[in-house]
Amino acid sequence: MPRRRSADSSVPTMRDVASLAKVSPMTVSRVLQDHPTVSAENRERVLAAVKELGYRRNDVARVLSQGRRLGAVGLSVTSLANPFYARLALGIESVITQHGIRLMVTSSNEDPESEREAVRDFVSRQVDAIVVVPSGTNHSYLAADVPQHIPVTMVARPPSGVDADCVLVDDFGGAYEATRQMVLRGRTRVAFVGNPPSVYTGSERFRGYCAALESFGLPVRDSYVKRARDPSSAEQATVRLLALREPPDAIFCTTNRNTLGAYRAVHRASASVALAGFDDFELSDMLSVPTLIVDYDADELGRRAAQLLLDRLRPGEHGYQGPMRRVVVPTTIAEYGFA
Amino acid sequence: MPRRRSADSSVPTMRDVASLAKVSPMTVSRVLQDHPTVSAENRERVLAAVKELGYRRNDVARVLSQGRRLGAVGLSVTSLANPFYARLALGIESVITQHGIRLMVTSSNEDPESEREAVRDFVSRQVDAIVVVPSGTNHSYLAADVPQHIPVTMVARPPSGVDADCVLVDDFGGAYEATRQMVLRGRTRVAFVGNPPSVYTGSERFRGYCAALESFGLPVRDSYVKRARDPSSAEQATVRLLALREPPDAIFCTTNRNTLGAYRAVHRASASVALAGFDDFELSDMLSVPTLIVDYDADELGRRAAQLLLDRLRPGEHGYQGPMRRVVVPTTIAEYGFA
DNA sequence: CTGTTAGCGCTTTCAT
DNA sequence: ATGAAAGCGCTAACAG
Repeated sequence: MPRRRSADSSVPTMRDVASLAKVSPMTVSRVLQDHPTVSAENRERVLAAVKELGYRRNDVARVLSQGRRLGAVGLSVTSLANPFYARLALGIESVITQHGIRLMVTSSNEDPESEREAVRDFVSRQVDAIVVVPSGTNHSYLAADVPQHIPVTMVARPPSGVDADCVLVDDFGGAYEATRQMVLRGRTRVAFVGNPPSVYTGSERFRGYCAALESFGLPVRDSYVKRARDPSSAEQATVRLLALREPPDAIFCTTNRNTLGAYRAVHRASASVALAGFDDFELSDMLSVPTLIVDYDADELGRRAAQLLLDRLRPGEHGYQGPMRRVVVPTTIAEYGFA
Repeated sequence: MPRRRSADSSVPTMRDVASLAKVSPMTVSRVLQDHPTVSAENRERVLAAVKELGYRRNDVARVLSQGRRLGAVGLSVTSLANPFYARLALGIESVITQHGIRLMVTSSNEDPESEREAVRDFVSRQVDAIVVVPSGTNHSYLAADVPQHIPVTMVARPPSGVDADCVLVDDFGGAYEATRQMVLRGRTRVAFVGNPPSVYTGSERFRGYCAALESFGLPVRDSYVKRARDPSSAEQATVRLLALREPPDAIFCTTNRNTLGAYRAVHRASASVALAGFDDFELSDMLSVPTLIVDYDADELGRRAAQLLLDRLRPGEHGYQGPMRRVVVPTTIAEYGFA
């Protein structure tokens, strides 16, 4: 037996509009698509019927019928609680919205398995494109789970084990310059409080730190290199640094959370240490010690990622089909309280 | 002429899987749905074919066929750049993800028209439910644009001109308590730096401020009441407050941006003024003046909003059908540097 | 300019 | 346990 054909209390369909307007569903479809080949009279009647019924076209049926995709980009970040990723989402959204595309977001909580699940779900849902801030270190699952025609862009960390567009921060350059500026200001004992070296950004920033010291012929002292995962461990690491026989006269922190933790320790000890940090934060300009902040535009990361995707999504054969591209977003430096 | 039936280079469909496995599409469908009534042998052949083709079920077709909704919640916030709303999104997402529902986010940029457009789009896209942090002051458009069966929840600001579930912060109570604590600490000249009174949160917080003063028999002095839209205007307002013949000995700010601006002015003037502020921020515990912070759990707002929606979405007649509900999330108070 | 037909990819219903 | 038929709501293709 056929399934119910006449929707009673349900949402009106094109068919309902058509019969109320006494035209065929095709005419309704044409009106709603702004087809020029509809008589003014029919157009009016259709629009009147639409209004009377409060009809809204069903995009799901439309997408299926046209064989198009959903008109959505799937985004997986490690956590939306991180303002950086929130701004990334904003940047993407601001660009794609202008093209009638929506953003679906999910937080992986640094769990590669849940990231993979989300990506698979995005694929099933027929998203047009996918943006990932990868949590794990191997991303080859993307090649297996995402069909060729769905462009993928990685953000903040480069693809590994798979070829994909990506948008990165100039982690190396920012760290290099921050460290360099410290030395130029006479701070020759620059310590390092970083995030785990297994994370790309962490290792790049460490590399920049080392390279800058090297460029001045300064050593990278093991005792000056610490790792931290959160403000309080950064604080503890800093306490230990300050307790060294020869304590540092500057500390470079690779994340704002580390910088905040380090500041607490430095402030409490009234130590005469300068601070350099990656990522800005509130009141960074009002600390009680000389401070240098490396920052970058997280919105811009999102905008660039969106642009890479849109380039590939242009309809027909007009989309960009070339090799994968890599965009590097520059950093800026601000300093406060230096003599 | 029929549209292309045999997908060549395109994505495989159930039909392709079926013919490779030498079964009917229905059997494939059943296997993918974990129907028990499939022979072990057929199941295996189907799964093998699925794997071989890299087949992924098309959720768009599935949704249309089942007459279900998309499995997505649409969220409109004023801006994702505001960490508060980012956490709201996170809270919603954390709950709905467990039910296989995704989050679609968009920023209205405080423009009621773009908010309305987004809501309409969500409706067309067949989202299951909608969450709105409303930008305008009249939300009656929701009644017109959103069909009855799509639940809507408003967050942070109550519905006006339409009946809907909502989740609010205890703005009044938080402001009342903050102001009260100031007076209890001997600060009797408490000034107010608020956001525009047309915004619900602003007016509630002002009401709380006034009520607290009243409870002590203290007057609300016009010269002590200022409005600001951003840190710098808050800073200026504070400068003017400090220049009064009888300057305040405490300032209650209704947003963290205002608190930050006020702090800059107070710090620079080395004024002996205590600060009270709504919304926490980094380093709020390390300011150079006594500080009291009213805070609340933005994630919790999201979780509660999601719960309200899910209650109504339970399948069949099992969903909550009662009157609209209003949830108020409590505030907490922290203080630093008071004698 | 308008309507008819067929089909998007999947699932429900019924029959085998 | 499996399949055939029909339909979800919409639109491309064709015919008039």
